[in-house]
Amino acid sequence: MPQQPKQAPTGEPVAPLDRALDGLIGYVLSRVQIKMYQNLTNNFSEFDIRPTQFSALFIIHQNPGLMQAELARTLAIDPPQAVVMINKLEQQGLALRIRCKADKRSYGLFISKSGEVLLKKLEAIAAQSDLESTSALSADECSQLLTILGKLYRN
Amino acid sequence: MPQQPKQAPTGEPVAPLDRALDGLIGYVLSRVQIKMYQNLTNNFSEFDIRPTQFSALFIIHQNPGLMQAELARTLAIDPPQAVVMINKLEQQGLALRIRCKADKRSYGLFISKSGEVLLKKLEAIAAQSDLESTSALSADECSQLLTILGKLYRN
DNA sequence: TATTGTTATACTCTATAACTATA
DNA sequence: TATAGTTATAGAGTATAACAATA
Repeated sequence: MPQQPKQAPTGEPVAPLDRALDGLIGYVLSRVQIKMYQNLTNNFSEFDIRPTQFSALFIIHQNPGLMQAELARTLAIDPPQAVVMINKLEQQGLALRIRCKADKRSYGLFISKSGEVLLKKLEAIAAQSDLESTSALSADECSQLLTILGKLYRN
Repeated sequence: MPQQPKQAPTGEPVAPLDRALDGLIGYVLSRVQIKMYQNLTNNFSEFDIRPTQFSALFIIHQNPGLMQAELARTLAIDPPQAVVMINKLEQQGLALRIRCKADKRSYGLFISKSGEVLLKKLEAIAAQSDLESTSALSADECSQLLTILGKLYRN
């Protein structure tokens, strides 16, 4: 007790201890997501940027003038989280809030010049990181995967 | 400013604001994972159990006597997190630690009788939740997805 | 009265260092 | 000295209620 051999001579596990969960798509998906997220985080490490902040910057760039509430909804985060994130992006000089003249309660979100410069770099890194993480797949499998994940998201 | 129409007459967004990120497998995967995780959490709501605790219970059941460090490695969590989780499973009477005679530093982890009873229910719920979340896919697409995710995990 | 953004707060999750008891 | 487990702690991430300004 432990009743089971834990290590093969090579130091590799004899069999994954969670093999019996391999039939659950949710479980397997989650395992892969953790790996890819960590890989991207590592690839971003020279910048003070996390994957969600990258997504936020990207979405602001694609949708100049959008409101905080829209950004929050798109990223599936709560409005208070959006406030904190945008504060940070603003402090870093990457994005800015501009008060909306028509509805003075709200702000339009915009990317700054230096935000655009950084975003270009981050986009290249993210694309590269995606390639790294999916190097075991053929081009065909990649597009199959994107199609299937698209269906799952639209549900 | 906002410079862009935000709502279609139905209340649905004109186009997803993150459409341009749809080519990044990591991003799309993460979106889907969030949905499936939330769905499973909701389906577990009548029990005081989270998806990770379910996985832990499942793995303990499949590998009776395994050590905490092995469980932590399998779940990709740090040893201190494993301690907290196992404490909770023990307090709930679902799992137990038994000191290893050969190496008195370590424990073997075991599932209890009532843990087994609960696990059976949770397995059924998890399988059902997986089906719900993947109802948009054909059987063929489900197996394609599992194959591809398997490759990504093994990398 | 409802909505946008904000603050405060709390709870979970994650990560690290330092400790204990064994080896 | 090294390892298994533990404690303490701090930092992210997440979620909720309550508030100010505006509609």
